[in-house]
Amino acid sequence: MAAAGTTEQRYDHKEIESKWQERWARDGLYRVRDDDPRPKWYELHMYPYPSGDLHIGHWYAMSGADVHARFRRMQGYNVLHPMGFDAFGLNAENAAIQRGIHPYRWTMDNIKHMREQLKSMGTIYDWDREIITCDPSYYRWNQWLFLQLYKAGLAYRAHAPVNWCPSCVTVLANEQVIDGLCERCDTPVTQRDMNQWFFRITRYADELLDHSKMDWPDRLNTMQTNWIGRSEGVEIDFDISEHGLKEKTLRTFTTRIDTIYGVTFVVLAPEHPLVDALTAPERKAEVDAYVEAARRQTDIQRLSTDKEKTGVLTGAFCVNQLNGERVPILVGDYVLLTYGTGVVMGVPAHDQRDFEFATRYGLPIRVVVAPPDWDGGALAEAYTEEGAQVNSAEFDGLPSADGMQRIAAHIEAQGWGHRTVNYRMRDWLISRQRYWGTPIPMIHCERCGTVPVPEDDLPVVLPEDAEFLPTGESPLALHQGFVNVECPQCGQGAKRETDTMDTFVDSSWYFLRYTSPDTHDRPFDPEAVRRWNPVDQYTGGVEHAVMHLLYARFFVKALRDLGLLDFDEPFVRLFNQGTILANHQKMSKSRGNVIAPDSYVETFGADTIRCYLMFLGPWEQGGDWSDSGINGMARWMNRVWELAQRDARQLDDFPRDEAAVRDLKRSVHKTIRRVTDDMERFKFNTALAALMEYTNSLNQAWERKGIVSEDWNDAVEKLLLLLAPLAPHIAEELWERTGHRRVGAGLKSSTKLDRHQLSSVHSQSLPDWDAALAADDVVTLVVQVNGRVRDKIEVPASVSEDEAKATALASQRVAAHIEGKQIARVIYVPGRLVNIVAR
RNA sequence: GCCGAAGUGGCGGAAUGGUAGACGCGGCGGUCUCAAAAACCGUUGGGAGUUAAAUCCCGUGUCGGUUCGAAUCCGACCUUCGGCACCA
Repeated sequence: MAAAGTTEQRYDHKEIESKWQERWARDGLYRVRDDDPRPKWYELHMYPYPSGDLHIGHWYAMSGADVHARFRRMQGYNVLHPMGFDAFGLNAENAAIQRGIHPYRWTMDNIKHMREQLKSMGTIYDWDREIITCDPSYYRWNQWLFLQLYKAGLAYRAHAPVNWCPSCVTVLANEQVIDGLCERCDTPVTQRDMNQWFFRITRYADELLDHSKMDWPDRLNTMQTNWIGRSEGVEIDFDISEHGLKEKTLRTFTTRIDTIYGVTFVVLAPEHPLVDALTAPERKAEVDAYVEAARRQTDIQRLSTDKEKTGVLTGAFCVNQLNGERVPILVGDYVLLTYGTGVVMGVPAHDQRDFEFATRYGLPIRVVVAPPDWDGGALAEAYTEEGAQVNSAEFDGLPSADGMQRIAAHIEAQGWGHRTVNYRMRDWLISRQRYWGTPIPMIHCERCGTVPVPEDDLPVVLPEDAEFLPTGESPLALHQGFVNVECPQCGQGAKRETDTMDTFVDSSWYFLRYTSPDTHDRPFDPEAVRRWNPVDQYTGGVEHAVMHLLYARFFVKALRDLGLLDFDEPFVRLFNQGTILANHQKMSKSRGNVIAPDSYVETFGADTIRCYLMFLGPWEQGGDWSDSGINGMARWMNRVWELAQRDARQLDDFPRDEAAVRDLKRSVHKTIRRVTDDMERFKFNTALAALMEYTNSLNQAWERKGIVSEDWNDAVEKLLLLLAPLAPHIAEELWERTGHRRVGAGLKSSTKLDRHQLSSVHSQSLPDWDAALAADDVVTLVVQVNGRVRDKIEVPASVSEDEAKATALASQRVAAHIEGKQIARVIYVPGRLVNIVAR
């Protein structure tokens, strides 16, 4: 007995769902064949991290993707909709430290469990193509691809200040730092100087800005564009030869070269390599203290925009070569080493930060671009708009936009600098000081330097007997058997690289591996990739906008340039589904607010949960989880179950009535059209609403009589076909129960499917609609007077404009509202309304 | 601060220039039942009006505008969410 208030199932969902899941697997219904003659459709959903349990958010995301993939399949495509696991990552390693379970076992146990859960959803994944990234057969190709990128100069090692998460005890890519906090654990990130491996994604910055070859949401394109942050400007040298250093100039970057005559100081980033050399002996103590303090700050402290701009004088000077003026050099922490050249020319009159800085330290403020109606006096704040050049020697009087060009040309002619482009995006830092990731296949030899592991020696396998201690040291670095190695070049003792790769490397090409997961001699079979890629439809959460989606695009472009691929973009279409929240918060294990689907599946079955989730609202919207409406979906499933199994022969006792048949057909064809359009656009909520309306109208048609069994059975068949992508089990069971055991309906005979496969509802084609049959022959015309509804009249759909207007004007209800008024105009919208404008 | 999206009944939402509230939940009334649950039928934005109806008015965050007609387009503002943010 169900609990009070819970809808009782009229059918045994457990029995039919397990029956069909087993039979589909046995018949290989969802096995994807490369030799299928139908046009291909690659529909991919972002693979999950194997955290251990599928929560309701996974169901929401995966159900929508599965519905759409099934829909395409029934539209006649050979659909590849694969699934796998993003199996490397910190959780597994933390479990090892905390509970002594080896990351491999922890991960594989989770995968085993999650795979079963995914199967219980009734998805069409072809498990023969599953990918598990922590398997050496997968990650060896991470290593191989790394070596190709290294050979091409796209992977390099550099000593650089990097983001460090003290809690995860590893470095992070810029993309993984959110508001100065670690993306994973919200710990404030600090800076460290370390030798690290990078991928040269910046080489592709301009191409990554081009979204014209894809059909992506504008929002996504904007996010990537903002992230890349292209800005055009000029690099200009300031003369520091008076200090007698090896470096004779100090290079700065500016987007406002028109303000060059307004430079009254120059500021170095605290980490700038010339800080020490330029600092005068008497200033050393103060500068050292300042630099030290800056380095100790976290990013959030340092990058806080409302913090006062601080700095110290170095005692050194440089010369602005345009006017020969000597200006002081300072160190200030508002200057970032990682952007531009790490040196800023201070133009306080025309940059608000410089203005605040100059005001605080009493540095001169000289206007060189005049604001409109400027009286020549001091400014209250920086003027950052365009204007006329003043105090700018021979450029005086020019509009600053022209000044910009002329001054840049002058500087280039003099050899003091050149026009250039800067990007906010940095190279992708892929080193991680952790165990559970792909070992970077490099060896450090004292004699030969950094030497790649020969391709024949791949994979570099993670040692199984590593020790997981809560010390923060990488288990690989402590593992002597792993570290000590012969140099492949000179044969002498050498040290293995102990950093592992960011897991985003794995996901940057997994969509290639799905096409040929068993290929052993290369990362993917070029033929298979050519057949399936690029991905036609990618779905997943928007949180990957500037990480995974940018990295994968970079990979494809780099592999293309290596001759491994012949297309430019990995994902042609992209759709971001929304997130299911729990009490307005993102669901996560650490918050402890994860909603498990298990008990709902137990009570209502997978079909009902899938449909309920899809019915909540538009798929892109997500929303707060509530189970308050789930009974309604269960109730509807029961109604479908009952309705599809009625014995239609009793209808034959009544005479066939053409009007009733026509109305039923109209309902059938309108529904096919609506559901098809909605599914196409991921509007599963309105597709379901259309199906619900359809079952309501089928009920009415049954009550009304006048249709015969043939009409009814045809209408029910259409219902099952349209329902199949959403509720695959019940649709299949009812398909069988309504006598559809025949072979081959709607499938081309050349496909190599056996009779079990062909008899499945999921092997049928979606029905087509007939516009003539879907058309109304009577329409309701709304009659308005001055825009307010006053009457509704039924007219034939073929009504002419004159007839419609005449009928509207003849309405009694209208008469009362136009009495004593002049009719100024009558507006007619065909098939919809007549609006009488009366004054 | 800049850029973008959103704001509609008690609730999830539908309608993207033409009947606001499709579809569903919940509520209310009824049928069945000893009773309940389930199921089924009816009803359900607010107000005025009437024995009952007809009918009328108000209503899509706020205020204005464009239009014969605005949830929808435009302007300003408020709120929420997302992105970027000392990027020179």
